[in-house]
Amino acid sequence: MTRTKRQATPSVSKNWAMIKAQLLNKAHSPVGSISRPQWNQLVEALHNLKAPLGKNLYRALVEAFALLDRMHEEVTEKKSAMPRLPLPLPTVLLHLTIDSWRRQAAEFATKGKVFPISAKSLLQKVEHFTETGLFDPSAKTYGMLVEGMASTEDKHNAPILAEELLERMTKQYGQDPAGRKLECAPNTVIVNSIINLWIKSGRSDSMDAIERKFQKLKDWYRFSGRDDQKPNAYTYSSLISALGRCGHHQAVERAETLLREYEASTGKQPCTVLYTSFCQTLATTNAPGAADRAQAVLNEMLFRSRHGEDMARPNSYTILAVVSTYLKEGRIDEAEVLVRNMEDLSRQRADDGLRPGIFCYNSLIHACAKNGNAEHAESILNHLLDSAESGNSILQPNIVTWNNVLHAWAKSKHPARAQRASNVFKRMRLLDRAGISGASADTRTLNILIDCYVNSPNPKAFVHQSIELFESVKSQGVDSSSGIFDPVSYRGMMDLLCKAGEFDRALRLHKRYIEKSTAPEAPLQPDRAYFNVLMSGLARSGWEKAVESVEAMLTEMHSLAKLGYNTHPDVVSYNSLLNCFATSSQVNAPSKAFSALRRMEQLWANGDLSAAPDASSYSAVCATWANAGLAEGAEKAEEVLRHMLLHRDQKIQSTSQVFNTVMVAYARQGDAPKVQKLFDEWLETDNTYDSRIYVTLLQAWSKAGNPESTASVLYELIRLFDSAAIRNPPTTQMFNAVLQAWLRSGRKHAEVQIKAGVDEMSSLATSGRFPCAPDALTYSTLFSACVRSGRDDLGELAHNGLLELKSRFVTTRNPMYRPDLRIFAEAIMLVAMDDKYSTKDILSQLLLELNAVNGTIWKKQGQIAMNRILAAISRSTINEKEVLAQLGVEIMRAQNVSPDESTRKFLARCCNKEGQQA
DNA sequence: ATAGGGTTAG
Repeated sequence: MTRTKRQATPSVSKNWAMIKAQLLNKAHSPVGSISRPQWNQLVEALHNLKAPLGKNLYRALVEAFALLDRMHEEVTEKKSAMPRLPLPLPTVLLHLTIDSWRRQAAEFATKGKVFPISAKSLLQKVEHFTETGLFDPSAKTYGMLVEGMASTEDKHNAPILAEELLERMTKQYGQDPAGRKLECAPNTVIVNSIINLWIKSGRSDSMDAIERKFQKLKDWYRFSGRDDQKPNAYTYSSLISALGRCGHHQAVERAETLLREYEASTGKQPCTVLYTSFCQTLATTNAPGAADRAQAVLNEMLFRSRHGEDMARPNSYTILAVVSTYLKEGRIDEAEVLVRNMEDLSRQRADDGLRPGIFCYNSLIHACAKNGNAEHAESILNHLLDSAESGNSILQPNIVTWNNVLHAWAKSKHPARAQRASNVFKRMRLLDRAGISGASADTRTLNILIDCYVNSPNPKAFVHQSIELFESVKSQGVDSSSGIFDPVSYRGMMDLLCKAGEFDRALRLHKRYIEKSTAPEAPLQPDRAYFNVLMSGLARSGWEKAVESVEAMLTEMHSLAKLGYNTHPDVVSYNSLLNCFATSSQVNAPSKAFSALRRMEQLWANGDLSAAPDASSYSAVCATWANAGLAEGAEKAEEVLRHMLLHRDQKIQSTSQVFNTVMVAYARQGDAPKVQKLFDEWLETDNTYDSRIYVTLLQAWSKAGNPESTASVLYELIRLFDSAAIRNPPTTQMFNAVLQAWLRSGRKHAEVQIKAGVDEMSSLATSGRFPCAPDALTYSTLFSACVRSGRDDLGELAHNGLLELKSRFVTTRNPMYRPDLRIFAEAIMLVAMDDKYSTKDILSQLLLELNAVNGTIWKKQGQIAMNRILAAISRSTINEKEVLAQLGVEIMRAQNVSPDESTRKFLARCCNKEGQQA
C-alpha cells in the first residue's frame, strides 16, 4: 500500500522520464493507441515542464515540442473519436512553450547564432494544431510568434512574414465577427512588434510601411474603441525611434508632432522612453542644434522628476542619447561635463537610476579615440577602474571599454602608441587573472592590439611580439567565443608582416593558414576579405615579387572557391593585381594590366557583377601606362579613360579618379593646356565633386609657371566654397601652388607678387576664413624668389618671416611648419645681402639656429647651403666676416660637411677683406 | 507577449 502510494506521486523528473520512455516511443505506444489516462499524463507532463524551463531551457524546449508533436499525431489519428478527448487544451500550455522558444531564440541571436526552430516552421505547427482542434490560439499566441521572428528569421523578410500573418488574422476575424472571441482580434501589441521588425529590417521601404501600420492601428481603434487596439507608449516610442533609424526626411519635426499627438490622445505627459527615443532621433539625425535641444529635454525631465515623480525620470539610456548628440557635434568636453554632472546629481538625490552607465563612458572613450587623444581615453579608463575598486559595481569597465582604449592607441599619433597599447593589454591580463570581470580579452581585443602594432611607427619592432601572442593564444585552446584568432586576426598579421617588409614570413604564415583553415572541420575558413587585405598589403609593399605573389593568390582564390569557400575574387581582389602593375617596373606591365582589365570586363559581361571594374580599376590601368616611363604614357592612359567612358558599368557615377590619374600623367609631361582640356571635359560630364582634380589642375598650371591660370583655379575653388557648393575650404597647399607659379614664371618682380600672396594667406588664416596659414613651403618659395631677385633690401622681411614660421612650428608642433635647411640658408643670405639690416649678432644668431636644424638633410644639402651662405657673407659689407666665416667652418665640422673648392674660395674672400682692413 | 544603448576589420 505504502509502496503504491509512493509510486503514484513520483518526482516530476521521474514522472517525465517514464512518460518519455513509454509514450514517446512509438514501438511501445503506436500512434492512435493512447488511452485517456495516458493522454492526461501527457498533458500533465507539459504542465510539469514549467519547472525546468527556466534552467535547461533548450532541453526542456525540445521535449515540449516532442510532446506536442506526439499529441498532434494522436489527435490526427483519432479524429473521429475526438470528442472523447478534452480539447482544445488550455492555451497557456502552448504559450509556455512558445514563450520559451522566443526567449531561447533571442539568447541565441545575441551570441550570433540562429536557433534551429524558425518562427515560420513553428507557425506552421501552430496552424496544424489549430486545424485538428488541439489548441485554439489567440492574438497573444501570434504576438509571441511575431516577436520570435526578430531572432529566427532573416531580418529582411521577417516583417513580410509578420504582415502575411496579420493579414490572415484580420481576415479570419473579419469573416466571423459574431462568433469570434474578442482575444483573437489583431491588437496593439502585435502591431508594435511588427513595427519593430520593420525598424530592424534594413529595408528601404520600412519607414513608409511603419507609418501605414500606425495609421491602420489608429483606424481600427477609431472604429472599435477597444483598449487593446489603442496606440500606446510602446507604439509612439517605436515610431519615434524609427524616424531616426530608418531615415525619415523630416525626422525631428515628425517626432515633435508624434509627442504632441501622444499627449493629446492619452492625456498623459510623455514618459521616459518617449523622451529618450526623441533624444536618440536627435542623435542619429544629427539635426542642427541637436545637442542643445537634447540637453533641454533632459533638463525638463530632471525638473519634472525633481520631487520623485517617476514617469519622466531620465535613466542611463537617456543620458547616453544626450551624450551622443554632443559627441556627434564634436563637443567632447561638454559631453564629459554632462556625465560628471549626472554623477553628482545622482549622489545629491541619492538616486542610482540617474547615473550614466558604462555605455556612456565607452562612447566618451571612443570619441577620444577618434580625436586622437589616447592619453585621455586611458585616463577615463583609469577613473573607471579606481571607482570600481572603491566598490562601484555599476561602473565596472567591460570588454568594450578596454577595446576602445586599445583602439584609441591604435589611432593615436603618439610616438610610443604601440608600447602604450601593450601596457594596457598587460594590465588587462593581470586583472583578468585576478578574477576581475570584463577584462577577459576577446577576439576583437587581439585584433585591435595587432592593429596597434601595424600602425606603430616601427611595425618591424613588433613582429616578434605579435607572433608570440599569436602562438600563445593559439595553444591555449580557449573556447571559440572569445580570445582566438579569426580571419580578421590573420588579416592583421598579414598587414603587419607586409608593413614590416617580412614578405617571406607573410607567405609562410599564409600557407599555414590556408592549410589549417581548409582542413576538415576547421573552425575558421579563408574568406575573400582575408585574401583582399593580404593582396592589397603586398600590392602596396613595393616588393619585387609582389606581382607574382598576388597573381598566385588570385589563382588560389579561384581554386578554393571551386571547393566551396567564400573566396571568389571580386573587384577589390583584381584591383590589387592592377595596383601591383601600376607600381611595377616590368616592361610588360601595361599589357598585362590591360589584359587583366579585359578579363574583368569579360567576367562582368558573363554576369559576375562582383568583378565589374570600378573607377579604381581603370585608374590603376591608367597609372600603369603613366608610370611605365614611355614617351606616349599619358596618351595611352587617356585611351584607357576613353575606353572606360564608352564601356563602363553605370554604377560608376564618379569618373574623377580616372580623369585625375590621366591629368596627373599629362601634368608630369608639362602639358598644362591638355590638363585644362581634360578638366573642362570632366566638369561638363561628371556632376560629382573631387578636390584632388582641382589640385591636379592647380599643380599643372603652377608647374607650367603660369600664375594667372593657377590663380584662376584657386579663385574658382574659393567661389565654390563661399557659395557652399563644396565643403572643403582652400588650403595652404593650394595657395602655395600660386606662389610657386610666380616663382617658376621667372618674371621680373615675382617676389613682390609672392610677398603680397603670403600676406594675404596670413590675414585669411588669422581671420579664420581658410586654413591657409603660410607653411615652410610658402616661405621657401618667397625666400627663393627674393634671393633670385638680387635685391639687397629684404633682410628684415626674411628675418621676420622666419621668426613667424618658427613660432607657428613651436605652437603647433606640426611638421609642415618646420623650417628646413634651405629656408634658413636663404633667410641668412637675404639678411647678409641687406647692408642696412644685417649685423654680426643677427647673422651669428641665425647661423647657430641653422646648426640646430637636425636631420640627415645636412648630408645632402649641407655643402650647397653653406657655400651659398659663405658666398653671400663674402659679398656683404659687414665688418666681422672672418668671425662669421669661422662660425660657418665650425658648423660644417659639427655637421660632417666637407668643404670643396668653392667653400675654400668664399672662405678666403671673407678673410682677405678682413685682412685688408686690418 | 510589445520599445530604446557602446567597439574592430580593404
